[in-house]
Amino acid sequence: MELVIVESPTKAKTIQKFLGKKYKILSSFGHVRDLPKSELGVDVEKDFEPKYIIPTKARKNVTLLKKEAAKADEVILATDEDREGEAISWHLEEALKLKNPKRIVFHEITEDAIKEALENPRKIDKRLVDAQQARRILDRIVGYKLSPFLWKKISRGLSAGRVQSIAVRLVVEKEREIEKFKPVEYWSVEAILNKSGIDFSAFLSKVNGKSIDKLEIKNKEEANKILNELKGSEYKVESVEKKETKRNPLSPFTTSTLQQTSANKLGYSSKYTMSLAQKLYEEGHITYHRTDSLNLSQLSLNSAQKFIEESFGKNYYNFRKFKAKSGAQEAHEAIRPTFANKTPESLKGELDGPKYKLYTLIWQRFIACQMSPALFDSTSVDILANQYTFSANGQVLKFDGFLKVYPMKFSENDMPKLEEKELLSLVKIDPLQHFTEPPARYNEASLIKALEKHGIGRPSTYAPTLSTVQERNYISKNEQKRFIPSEMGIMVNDMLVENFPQIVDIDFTAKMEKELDEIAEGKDTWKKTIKDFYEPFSKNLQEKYDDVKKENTDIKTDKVCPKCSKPMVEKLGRFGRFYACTGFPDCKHTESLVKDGPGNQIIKLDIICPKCKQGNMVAKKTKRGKIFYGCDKYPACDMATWDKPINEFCPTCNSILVENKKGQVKCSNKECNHKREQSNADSNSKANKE
DNA sequence: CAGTGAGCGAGCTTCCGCTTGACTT
Repeated sequence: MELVIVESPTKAKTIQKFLGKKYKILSSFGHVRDLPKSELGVDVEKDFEPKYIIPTKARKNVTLLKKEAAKADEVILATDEDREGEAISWHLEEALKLKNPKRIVFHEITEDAIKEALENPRKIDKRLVDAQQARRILDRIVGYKLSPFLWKKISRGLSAGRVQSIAVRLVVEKEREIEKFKPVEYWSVEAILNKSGIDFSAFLSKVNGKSIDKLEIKNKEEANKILNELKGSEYKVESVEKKETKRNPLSPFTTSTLQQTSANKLGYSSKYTMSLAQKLYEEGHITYHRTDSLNLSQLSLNSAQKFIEESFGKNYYNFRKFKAKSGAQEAHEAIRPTFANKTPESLKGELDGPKYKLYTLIWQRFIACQMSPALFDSTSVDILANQYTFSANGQVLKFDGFLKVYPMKFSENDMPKLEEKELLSLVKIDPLQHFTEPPARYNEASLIKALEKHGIGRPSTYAPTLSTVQERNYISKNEQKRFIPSEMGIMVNDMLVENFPQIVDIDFTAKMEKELDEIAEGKDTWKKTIKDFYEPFSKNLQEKYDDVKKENTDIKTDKVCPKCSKPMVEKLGRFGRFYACTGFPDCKHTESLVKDGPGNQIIKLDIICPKCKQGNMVAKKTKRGKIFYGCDKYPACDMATWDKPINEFCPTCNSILVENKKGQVKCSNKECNHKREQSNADSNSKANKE
């Protein structure tokens, strides 16, 4: 019997089916050894010797693998073909005390790929393993040296790391951009023109043949001046350009793009998306869901072709190959349905709502990526009026192509048939006022996109990283689910940026990756790389321990402790600011503190609590981050509601009225069915937005 | 998405990356 070890138990099951009884396939469940959690685990005095242990969670499985390895004629290590996978194989060799294990790799879970891999075994690539060790040890040193610095200089329990600190930095810097932003006024001029009874819109685009800048018309006076000069002018078609334009489908999903699209189209968090994908993977509906690869197996391409040609016709099929961005490790395929012909429809009975929706997204994206482009007839027209040129664009869908299965937004505006030198009649001309918009705050999707763009983090860590920085209360989501930094997040970030600029540099990871590549290519050793990093880092750290003063986050107040009469101060804790007695630790009295504005978790509503008539209603978050509304005298008063209270009372039972997410106003009393008719414009427009 | 909330300072915390269940109601 031959023992094959892979990383994922689901993968083991699948492969077992292909290989039959001669082989026994087991899984490592990821890494089997790691640095200890309770200490640095790297001997910086002794050439950075790492101390690897088998974590308690992995112990049981390692024992089992050891037993099976002893029984087997041969052990074949089939972990993923990337840095981490190579390291897992090496750790397995060490932990199981294997002698000359075979190492095989495959990138797709098909019978042919696996059988071919079995025929081409190699040895463990120690250089690749060393690149992983360098990565692991560097991350450990950064995390376990910087975090204690923060404990000393700010407060206990804080953390810093190569990845999480950049996530926080991006959010803090975005907030600063928004704070700094001043809207700029500008104007555009729109002409509605008519040709044989058909109206169409054209915008001012050139003056004396020269394109105008978006911000060129600065105010109403300038816009009116243009309008005056256009009075009585004729509008003559100067040029008509017709061409066919194409729109190509997007690439199949990687973890990052799946998380982004699922957030944007379905509103799911990256964590939830991953848990749904995990189930779809385990149930055999999709390929592995933690990947940065865009590769598709030949088998899947063939079946996509067959499906597309049979369902829509040959003209809808278009073979495409996608290339992953540089730096991708490509140990797996892209995320795709296991069987192209299993349409979402055909699985509707089997999959529950959210799983069905996510599967639909994955299936559509995969099928679409092998389909023809959508074709549009586009027309662009220039119209001359005195020294001014107006431009109009029309676009009509001619062939839907991939849009048949992957719907995407596009605007269609038809244009009347126009000929050069033709005169048009002016219906009306309007100056339009605009203001430049501040940059948008990050949401989960755009933050993951930004991290990935800089090569920071991996498919398996995007979702957990977002959880970590929120658990530390460095950043949190506002009501629009967009990230805002907390006071603590800003303080920690600023301290890191000021004192450890090289480490929290956005490009630090990219530079590290280059050095890891050199180790993998045998051009450098991991020990030298780590030494070159550690020496200046540790020197700087020592200096900063001496130079940087401890942050004093306390603010004096006039409040007096009701228990011991000592003065109270405002302190900054993990959950934001609170009042605390200066008699601590003898007197542990605290009071909650309500503050408005971004960065604070609690937002005051200016509504007296309808239950105790004493406290104020405030917006709060559950431990899971869901917003609810409660009394700020909690726990003395337990008033709480999911819907947002408004300062009005029910005409039927006099309970407080609440506004739900759809903008409907109703009575908070569940026994009372009072609902307000949707008459006022405000609640209507809100409802439309949802 | 099933999960409406109280300590947060100090009692020793912390990293990234690879895998899954994990708990209670």
